[in-house]
Amino acid sequence: MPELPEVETVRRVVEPQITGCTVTEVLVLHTQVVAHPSVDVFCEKLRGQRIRAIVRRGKFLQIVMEGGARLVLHLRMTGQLLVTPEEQEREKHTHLVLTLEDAGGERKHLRYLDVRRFGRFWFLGAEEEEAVTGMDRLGPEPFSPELTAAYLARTLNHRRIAIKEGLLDQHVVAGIGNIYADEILFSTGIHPETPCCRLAEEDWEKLAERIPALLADLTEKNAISPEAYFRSRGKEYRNTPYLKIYGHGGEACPRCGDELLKTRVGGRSSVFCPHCQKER
DNA sequence: TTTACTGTTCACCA
DNA sequence: GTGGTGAACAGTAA
Repeated sequence: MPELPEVETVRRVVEPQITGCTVTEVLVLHTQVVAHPSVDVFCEKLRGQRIRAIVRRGKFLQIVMEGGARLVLHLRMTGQLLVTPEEQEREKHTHLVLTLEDAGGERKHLRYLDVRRFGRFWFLGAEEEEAVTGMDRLGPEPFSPELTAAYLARTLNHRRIAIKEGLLDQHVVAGIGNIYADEILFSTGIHPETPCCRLAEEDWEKLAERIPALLADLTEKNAISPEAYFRSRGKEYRNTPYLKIYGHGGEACPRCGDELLKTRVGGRSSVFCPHCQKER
């Protein structure tokens, strides 16, 4: 489900509902979603922690506790976070349930649902290295001042891989996935298969400008009320009507009217406009 | 019955 | 070391 805009949307919806709550019980229904440490230690360390905030880094979410410990999670393809009443019947594909208690003693659940079970959780103590999660190797955030044309050029222009693969590489920029890579390349008029080493300075400049602009814009367009998020069970919050390219293969290009083509780049489905995004 | 799928990692080969 | 391909993870939906 989620790329940066969706993960950020989940963060914005869930954070105010769980901040200040204390974890009183931890239920792991499918042990495979707990990556670190062992399931027993995971549950034991999580119990009693008080939630201070949720912070996003790339596509990772970090539930930060008072005292600095962190519950890190990655939703991968189909993970969902849902805050529910304690007594609500458990949804299908629920793999982890945290019982939370707020300052007034009210209880609720923070549930993790994941149809395909690719998502993962890590519990990190305050002093524990985040290397175990892989977060330490992420490239800069799209909104970071580090993400400049010079950085992109320096990182990619000696490589022969397709620019789309470069954008999908989380060690280059954190947070771009298959859908937004296509949107970014359409927005900048760059063919997804262009080798990085053939891009010109102005391409890197366009990318450095469009990556944050597009991700910020589409994050805002994902905005959803907590009620609507809850009603859709944490699912339907991607505003697909705003996607210009993804899912529109075979349709007319919104810019020039030519037919949008669907191909595969680096094993991923890709849509582009052969007229607006010329091969080089 | 077959195929594709928003993510990531790893094995294998040229 | 670089790059390309495919598989693995697992379930659903078209």
